[in-house]
Amino acid sequence: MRDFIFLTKALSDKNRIRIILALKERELCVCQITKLLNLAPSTVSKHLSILNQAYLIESRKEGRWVYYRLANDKTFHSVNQAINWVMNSLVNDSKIIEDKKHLKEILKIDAEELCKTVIKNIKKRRN
Amino acid sequence: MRDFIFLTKALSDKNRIRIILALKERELCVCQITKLLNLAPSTVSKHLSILNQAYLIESRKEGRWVYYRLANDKTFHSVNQAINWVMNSLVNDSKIIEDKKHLKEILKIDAEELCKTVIKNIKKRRN
DNA sequence: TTTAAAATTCGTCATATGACGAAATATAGG
DNA sequence: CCTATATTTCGTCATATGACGAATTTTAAA
Repeated sequence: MRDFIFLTKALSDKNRIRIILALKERELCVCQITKLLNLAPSTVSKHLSILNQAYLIESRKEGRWVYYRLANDKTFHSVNQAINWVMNSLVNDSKIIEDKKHLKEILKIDAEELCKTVIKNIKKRRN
Repeated sequence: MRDFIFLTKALSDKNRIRIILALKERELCVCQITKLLNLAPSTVSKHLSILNQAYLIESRKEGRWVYYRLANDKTFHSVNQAINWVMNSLVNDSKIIEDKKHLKEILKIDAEELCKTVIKNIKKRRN
């Protein structure tokens, strides 16, 4: 029960749902996700940590970058069912479609360049 | 997206999950659910309202009693998928099994009698 | 070994949530 | 019409959540 509630709580935030859908096709590094959501890096990191604790996503570290991906099929059935459910329910959602387009643009940018500017830009945006 | 978040938020509370599982076999009146959860009637009512808003449950009024049941198959696919997912994930949960036994006992009591005593007992319990 | 950058952790704040009891509402029955 | 009862609504409180910026950690590279 405890784990299941962790799972549903993880799914009960719009930005975390957006992250899950963004990871549908491929893994992403934190700064790419941060760029997509346009939130403070610390906020994104917290969201990723919550998704990770719920076993919905996994991470891999490569130098200074951390890449996140959806949990694979070997994890708990409940989790996979949840992911499929989220996908099914939201493939046609307008915000998700918008994110998908936005993500396509983000992926065109060299990751190194993106990471360097993303924090500064987010700070700028707030002034 | 908004509706989907309503749905996941509805599912992100232990007591609401217990209600859904309790309604698996048959409809129940509010006082039966209140007895099962051992919470204040106003709290239970609020939980039922949240589940109802998420389209997870439906109600029918019969005199002073209100009966709640799981949403039927004609409702949104997302909702049915969610209900199935919850069921699958928690059929073997110890709290849910306990509830099932407890519910069996509750259903033996005449509903009229139960309703009359449930509020008083809950108040007494708290002293 | 110092510096810069990516990510996380920590502390704080405003708002959301879940609990309650009291009050209101609706309805059966005297 | 009045009273009792089942449920809901409302107001309040303690705690959880999501946002941020600042500080910390980790690692690449100068």
